[in-house]
Amino acid sequence: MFAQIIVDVPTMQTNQPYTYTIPDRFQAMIEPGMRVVVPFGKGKRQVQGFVVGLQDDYQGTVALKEIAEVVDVAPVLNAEMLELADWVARENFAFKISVLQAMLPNVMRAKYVKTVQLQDETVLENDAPLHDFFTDRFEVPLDDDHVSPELLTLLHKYERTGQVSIHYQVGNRAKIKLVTAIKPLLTAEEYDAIRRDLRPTAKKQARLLTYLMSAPQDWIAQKEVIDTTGVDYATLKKAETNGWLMKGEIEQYRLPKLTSAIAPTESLPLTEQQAEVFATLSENLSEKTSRTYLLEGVTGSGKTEVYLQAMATVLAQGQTALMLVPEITLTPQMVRRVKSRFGETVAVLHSALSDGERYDEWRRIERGEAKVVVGARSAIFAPLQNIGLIILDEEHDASYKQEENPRYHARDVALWRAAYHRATVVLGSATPSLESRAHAQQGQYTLLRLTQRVQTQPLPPVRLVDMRESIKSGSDDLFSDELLQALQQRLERGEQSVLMLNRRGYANYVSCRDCGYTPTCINCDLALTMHKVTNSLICHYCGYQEPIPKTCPNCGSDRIRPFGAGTQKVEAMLKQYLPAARVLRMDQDTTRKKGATDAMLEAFGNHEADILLGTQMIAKGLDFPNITLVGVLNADTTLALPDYRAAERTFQLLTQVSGRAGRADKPGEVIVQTYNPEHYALRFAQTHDYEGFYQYEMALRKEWQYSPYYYTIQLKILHESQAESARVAYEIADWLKPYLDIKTVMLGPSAGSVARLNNKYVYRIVIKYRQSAKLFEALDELMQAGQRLQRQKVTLLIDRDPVNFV
DNA sequence: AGCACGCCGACT
DNA sequence: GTCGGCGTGCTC
Repeated sequence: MFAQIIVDVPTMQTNQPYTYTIPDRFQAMIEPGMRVVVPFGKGKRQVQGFVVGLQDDYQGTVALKEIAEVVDVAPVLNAEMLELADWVARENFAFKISVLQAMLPNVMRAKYVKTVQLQDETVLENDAPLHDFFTDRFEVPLDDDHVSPELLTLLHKYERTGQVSIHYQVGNRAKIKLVTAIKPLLTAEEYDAIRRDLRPTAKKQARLLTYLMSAPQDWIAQKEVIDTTGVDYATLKKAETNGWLMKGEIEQYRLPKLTSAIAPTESLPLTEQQAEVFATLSENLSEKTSRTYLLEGVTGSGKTEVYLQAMATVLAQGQTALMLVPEITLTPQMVRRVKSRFGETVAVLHSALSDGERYDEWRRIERGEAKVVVGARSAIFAPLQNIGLIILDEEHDASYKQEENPRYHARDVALWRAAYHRATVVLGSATPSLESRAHAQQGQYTLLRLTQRVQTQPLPPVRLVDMRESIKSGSDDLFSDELLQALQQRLERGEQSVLMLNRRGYANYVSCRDCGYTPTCINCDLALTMHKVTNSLICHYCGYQEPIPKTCPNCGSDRIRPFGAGTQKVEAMLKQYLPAARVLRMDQDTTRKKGATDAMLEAFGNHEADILLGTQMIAKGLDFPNITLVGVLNADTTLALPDYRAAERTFQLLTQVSGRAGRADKPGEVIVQTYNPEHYALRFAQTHDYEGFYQYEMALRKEWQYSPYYYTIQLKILHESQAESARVAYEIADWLKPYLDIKTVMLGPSAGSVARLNNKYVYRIVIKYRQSAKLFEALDELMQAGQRLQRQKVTLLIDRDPVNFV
């Protein structure tokens, strides 16, 4: 037998299965979807690979090598996943191996260790550097980055003469956590009899025997026995020697912990609209046909309850459900809500989990122990079987697109998997992406609407405050009088407020008031962002840091001052204006620690603060009855982003954050500070008019030939030298031109809006197209050529339907 | 990626 | 004539 194997070498030329012979000892057990270790290339190099197929004969002429090791006892990827991996790789110009790895938890990725072994000690006498390298050891780990090139050549030279040897090891980091466990061996009656015969002083043994009488005849973690009975280790040891029980090891899942216990909840009564939507979904769920619904529901309309009940329907049918939410929304509150409904059968996958926790949750799903999965983007690859329902909440959210290879979009993967399982897809949002809304228009998706909020509160009125006027009349550039008055009023009434600082695209940098100089990153052409806590300037792209200068490095003036504001500055100002207000600041700095977000939101829910101040992270999911005011400090900074979706983003953000106000019995109000009060994105957000925005924006997209009328592909060309980057970009553009049809538009090459990132100059080409066949062929060919480019230290990135143009 | 091969200029 | 730099091609 022979195996087709995708090897762990992410290059274009190795992006194909290689055939290996299967040694007899593996014949019976090997299956597609298993990980193996195979020799690859010259020397003793070994790499991890995935078996993607088996065959009985081999027609080719190459001398085949043998599989060295089989890593798994059972496949880690099933037929669905292998097929899906092929599709994702093809659609996104990614390597198959990268996709296969993206489907699995981090710990299942191979780790390679290179070691050098000394074969002949005499070489140490001739070469001092070699002597220093080995000191008194015979085997030394070799890390190419930490060894000088000279020493490396030396090692290779002696390898050829056989005096040293280089070994490759493929490590498996996926560790199952084992704990000591006991298993009762006798019947309840027998335990009872023994207990009666005990000396009266043997209290601990008696307690253990009582416990064992009612314990299940199965493995129980030793720690659990000790915790519940209070017996000690010695008693258990004695029990083992007495033959009352046996000891062994069982696997223990590393379950992510929540801060407090979860009380089970029942389905809530549905409103008329919710019930209608649910009925439509139920019909399709019982039919088990693949169909996509776009659920357009205003904030507070109870989308989540509809999701939960649809999930319950699917579970009752013996199927499984997958729910994706943006990472930022995957708060403990959210998790709690799902777990309280479905209990133990829920698995959670998100970035805050440790590698071990993530691996264990993955295996609970894989074994069929978890039937409901809630997770962020990569959870779309959860190994659920028999999927009945896939939900994408906040389907417009940009975080569903992975910004590194493989650059897949979770929405596309969801549709693929749903087709495979004949499952229902629900895309939910208050502000659907234009792409999805247009699909609904054309009938590819079925549009469902929730126009009313669950509580009878209408959507809050939104006031736009023109900051240009406000500044003229003497207020500062952070707080208008209107906003301060509104905050003051809430404070007096004992109500709560939420303040959002739209940090994205916002400039909190330092600049010289005399010459205008602004410190920028030495690696990237980005203005450095001020961080007051560390008293430094930080590049948000590459992490470069430097102290805040006291005088201008350009003209020497001491009038070098901060521009704009971060949450810290706003907090300080707020204390000044409203000394009585208790402010809770939520941003990256204060929520970094595990559980911090949870704790802060709980505190705010308990009214331990009057004002919640934060960045975008407060725009979503927050649901507190006492919030009656939402303030947006700088609504329109996202408008300035060099991205055709800038207006869409702004509209979505404002609509989301406005939805936080007045969710219970008290009416809410929203105040938005802006320098562009007449901009249509703000106007439509003001009237909560998604449909209006959709029509208006669609007309613009049509005129400018952008998505959803045209698809886009972005090519990025990166090189250390600007000239080289530009040269290659133009070369690629010229090469591509003959392949483009009349309806395909090529923009650029142009220098990226941030010309230099991480010391590399970026050029980009944007292609807008309607027909993809010829273009994709050309791009595939370009990928093949990408190999040569890489040797010239040119990086070529192909991003299909990019969500970000920075 | 990692390795070998082959071509070229510079040296023992 | 040989060493080692780099460009190119291949890995079952």
